[in-house]
Amino acid sequence: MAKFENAEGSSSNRADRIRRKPERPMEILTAAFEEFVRCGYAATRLEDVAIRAGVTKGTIYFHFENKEKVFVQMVRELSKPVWQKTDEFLRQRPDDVVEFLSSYLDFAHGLLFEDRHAREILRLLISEATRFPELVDEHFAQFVEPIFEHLRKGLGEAAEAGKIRRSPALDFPDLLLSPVLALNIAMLLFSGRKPIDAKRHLDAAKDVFLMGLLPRD
Amino acid sequence: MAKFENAEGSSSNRADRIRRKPERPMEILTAAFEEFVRCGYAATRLEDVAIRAGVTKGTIYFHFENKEKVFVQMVRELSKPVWQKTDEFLRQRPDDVVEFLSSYLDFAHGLLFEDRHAREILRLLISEATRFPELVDEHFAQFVEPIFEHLRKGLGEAAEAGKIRRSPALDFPDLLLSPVLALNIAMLLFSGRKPIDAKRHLDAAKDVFLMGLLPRD
Amino acid sequence: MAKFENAEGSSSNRADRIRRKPERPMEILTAAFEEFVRCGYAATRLEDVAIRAGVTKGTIYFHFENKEKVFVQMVRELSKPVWQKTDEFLRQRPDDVVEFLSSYLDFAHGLLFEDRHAREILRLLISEATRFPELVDEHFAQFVEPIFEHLRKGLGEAAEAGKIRRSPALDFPDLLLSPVLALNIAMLLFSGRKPIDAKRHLDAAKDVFLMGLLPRD
Amino acid sequence: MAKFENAEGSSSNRADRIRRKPERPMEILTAAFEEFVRCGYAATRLEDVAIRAGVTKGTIYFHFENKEKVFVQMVRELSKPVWQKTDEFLRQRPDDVVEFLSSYLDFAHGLLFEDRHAREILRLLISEATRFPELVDEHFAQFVEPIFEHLRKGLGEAAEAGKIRRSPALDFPDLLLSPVLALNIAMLLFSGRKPIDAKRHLDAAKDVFLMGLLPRD
DNA sequence: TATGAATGAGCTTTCATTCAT
DNA sequence: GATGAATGAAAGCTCATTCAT
Repeated sequence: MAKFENAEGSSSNRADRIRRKPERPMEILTAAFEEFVRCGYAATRLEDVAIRAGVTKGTIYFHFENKEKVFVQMVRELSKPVWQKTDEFLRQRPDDVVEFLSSYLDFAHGLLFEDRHAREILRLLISEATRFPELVDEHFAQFVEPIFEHLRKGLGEAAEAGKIRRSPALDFPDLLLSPVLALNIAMLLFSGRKPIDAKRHLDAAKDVFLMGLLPRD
Repeated sequence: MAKFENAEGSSSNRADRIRRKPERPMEILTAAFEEFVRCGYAATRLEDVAIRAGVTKGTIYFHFENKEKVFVQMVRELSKPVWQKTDEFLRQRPDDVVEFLSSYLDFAHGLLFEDRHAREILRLLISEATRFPELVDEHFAQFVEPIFEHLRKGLGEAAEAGKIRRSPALDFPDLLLSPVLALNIAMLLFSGRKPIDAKRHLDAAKDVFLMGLLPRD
Repeated sequence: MAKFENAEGSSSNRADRIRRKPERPMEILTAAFEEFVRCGYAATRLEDVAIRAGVTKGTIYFHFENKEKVFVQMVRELSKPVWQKTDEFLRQRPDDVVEFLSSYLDFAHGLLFEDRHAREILRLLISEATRFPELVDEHFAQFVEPIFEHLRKGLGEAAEAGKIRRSPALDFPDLLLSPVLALNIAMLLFSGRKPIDAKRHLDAAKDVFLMGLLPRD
Repeated sequence: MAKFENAEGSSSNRADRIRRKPERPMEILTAAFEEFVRCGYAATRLEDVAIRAGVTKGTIYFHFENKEKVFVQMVRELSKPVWQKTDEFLRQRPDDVVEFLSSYLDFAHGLLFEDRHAREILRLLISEATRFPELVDEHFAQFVEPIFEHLRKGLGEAAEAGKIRRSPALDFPDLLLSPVLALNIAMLLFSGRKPIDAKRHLDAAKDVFLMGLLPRD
C-alpha cells in the first residue's frame, strides 16, 4: 500500500523496528490515549492500541505489565505537559487579586478547552474513578491542590488588605473553578452537538464572581 | 424437592414466577442500575444483573432486546422520580428571586446528594456520553432544560424589576448550577475518600452568587 | 461430510445440542482424559478437548470453572470404576494368605495393565504431583491406603498363625506392590517400544515373594 | 554507572561476559534443570531459565537450537555424574552374590535418594516419555541396561554354583530394582508430605529378596 | 558473544446472545 | 414467561523464537 512513498513516511515490516526503540513506550501511550478516549477503559482493546501505535500486541506487553498499567502510565505521561503549564501560570501570576482571579479563570479555561489531553483525561478520571482511585488522588495532589493552595493564600491576603470581601467562598477555591468544570462537563456530555459559547459563559462567570467578591462600597 | 410444600410458604416454582410477572422488568432495571454503577457499562456482565435480580440471563433477554436497551431503559425508568421532584420544585418555587436562587441551589444540591440514583446516573451519563448521545440529549431536554427555562425567565423578570443586576450571567443559568455540579463531580471522584463539607460549600456558593447578582448600591 | 449418514450417527449443528444435556460433563471429562494423556496437563489445549467432546470451548467453561478443575474432576470421575473394582476385590479376597498374596499381585496387575484409565491416571498423577498435591493425597487415601490396611492386617494374622515368616516386609505392604508398579512405570516409559512379558515378570515376582515370606521350615 | 570502577571488583560489562564464555552452556543447563523440575517441560518458560542463569533469553538461543534441545542436553549433561557412579559401582562390586545383591540395592537407593539430579531426571523422563522417547531409550541403554546385564550374569553364575535358587526372577533383574523404584515414585508423589522410612523399607526389601532367592534347605 | 526489543501464533478465559424446552 | 445449556467471537495475556545491534 504505502510501499512507494518516500522512505520517511513508510514503516515497512522490520526495517525500522529497532531504530525507534526509545520512543516506543511513548508512542504506545499516545495511541492508548486515543483509544481510551474513543471507547473508555473497559471497551478499549489493546490490539487496537497496538495497531494504532504500529506495533503488535506483544510489544505492548513487553513495555507494560498489563492494561491497567498502560492506562495509569498514559495518564501520568500525558499529564506532564499540563503540569508544566500549571507551574508556569503559578510563577507568573499577577499580583493584583482581581486580575489574578480573572487570569485564573482564563487559565483554567484555556487548559481544559484548548488542551485536548487535559480535557479528556479529566473525563477518563471521572469515568474510571472507581477503578483507579489512587490515580485520581495522585492526579489531584499534583495538579489541583497546589493551585488551590495558592488561591487560598492569595485570596486570604487580599481580604486582609481589604481588597475583597471576607466571603466564606475564600475557603473554597474550587468554587471559583466550578464554572470552568461545568463548562467542561457540558463539552464532554454534548461533544459538539450543542454549541457552547465558552467565551461569553466565562465572561459571565467572571462578572458574577468579581462582583460577588469585591467589597460593597 | 420443595415442590410438594404448601403453596403459601414456598416461593419456589411455577406460581410465584408467574405472579411476579409485572414487576420483573423493574426488578431487572434496579439490579442493572447497581451493577452499572459498580462496574460501568462495558464491564458490567448481564449475568451479574440477572443474579442480583434473582432471574436468569435468559429472562433479561425476554424483557429487553439487548444490553444497550437495558441501560437506556434503566436510565429512563430510574430518572422518573427525579423528574417528579423537579416538577414539584418548579410548581412551588418562591416568588422572591433571592429566595428562589437560594432554594434552587438547595434543591439541586438535595437532588444530587441525597438521591443516589440521580447522582450516579449523572456519572453514568458522563462516562457513557459517547456511546449514548441520544440518551444524554433526551435526559437534558427532559430534566435540565425546563428548569433552565424557568430560571432564565425568573431572573430576567427580576432584572427587569431592578431586583438584581443586569449581569451577563442571567443568560447562563447553568452557571448557577455549576457549584453543585462541581461538588457532585468531587463526590464521584473521591467517593468518600476526601471529606467534603457540602453545607459550607453550598453556603459559600450562595454568598458569592447572591452578592454578585444583587444590585450594587 | 457426515450429512448423509443415518440420523443416529450424525450430530448436526443444533439438533441434538440440548438433547444430550445430562451427559455433557462426563463426555467432556472423557475427552479431557484422552487429551491429557496425549499431551500432559500443560500442553493440552482445552480447545482440543472441546473438539473431541463435540462441543465448543465455551461449553467446557459452562460446566467447569477452569482447566485445573477439569483435570481434577476428570481424575475423580474416571477413578470411580477403579474404586469399584478395588472394593470388590477386597470383599472377595481369599482367606489363605498365600493365595491372597498371589491374587493381590494378579489383581494389581490386572488393574494397571488392563484398565487404561487406571494406568494413565497413575502416570498423570506422577507427572503433575507438584501441581496437584491434594489430588495425589486424596487419590492415595481413597485407592491405596484401604488396600494396604487390609494387607497389613492379613499378613500380620498370617504371621501370628505361623503361616509366614515374621519379616520386616510385613510392615511395608507397598513392597509387595512394587513389582507391579515397576512394570507399570516401564510401560509408561517405553509404551510399546520394548516388549514386556508381564506374565512371566509377574510369576517371577510371585515366586520370589512367596519364597521369601514362607517360613523356612 | 559502574563502568569506571576498577576492573577487578566490577563484574559488569564486557570483560566478564567474554571471560565466562566456556561455562555458559553448563550454567544454562543447570538453571534449566531447576526450572524443568519446578514446572515440568511444557510449563517452563525459557525466560525463567535465562533469569536463573543470569543471562538473557537470546543467549540461550545462541547456545541451543530450541527448548527441546535444552531439555535433551540438560538430561544428558546432568546424567554424566550418575553414569560415573554407576561405572564405579560396577567395577568394585563384591564377588559374593548375596553381598552383591545387598550392595546393589544400597547403591540404587543411594543413587536415587541422595542424588537429587538422578531422582528428578527420572521423574522428568516418566513425565515426558511421550515427548522424548529416544531420550528415554538412550538413557535406558546407557544407565540401566549395562547394570542389568551384569546382574543377569552374576545371578546366573550364582545359580549355577548352587548359591541361590533357580528362580524365574533371575531373568528379571529389574524386579530387584523395583522396591527402590517404588520408593522413588513415592517420594515424587508425596515429596516430603508423607514421611518415608527409606532405610527400614530397604531392609525389608533385602530380607524378602534374599530369603526368596537363597536355596531352601 | 550476548543482548533485548519485537513478533505472532496461540492459550485460557469471558460474555452477549440464542433457542429448544 | 422463564430457563439454562450452548455458542462463538473476541479479549487479555503468554512465550518460543528471531534478529539488528
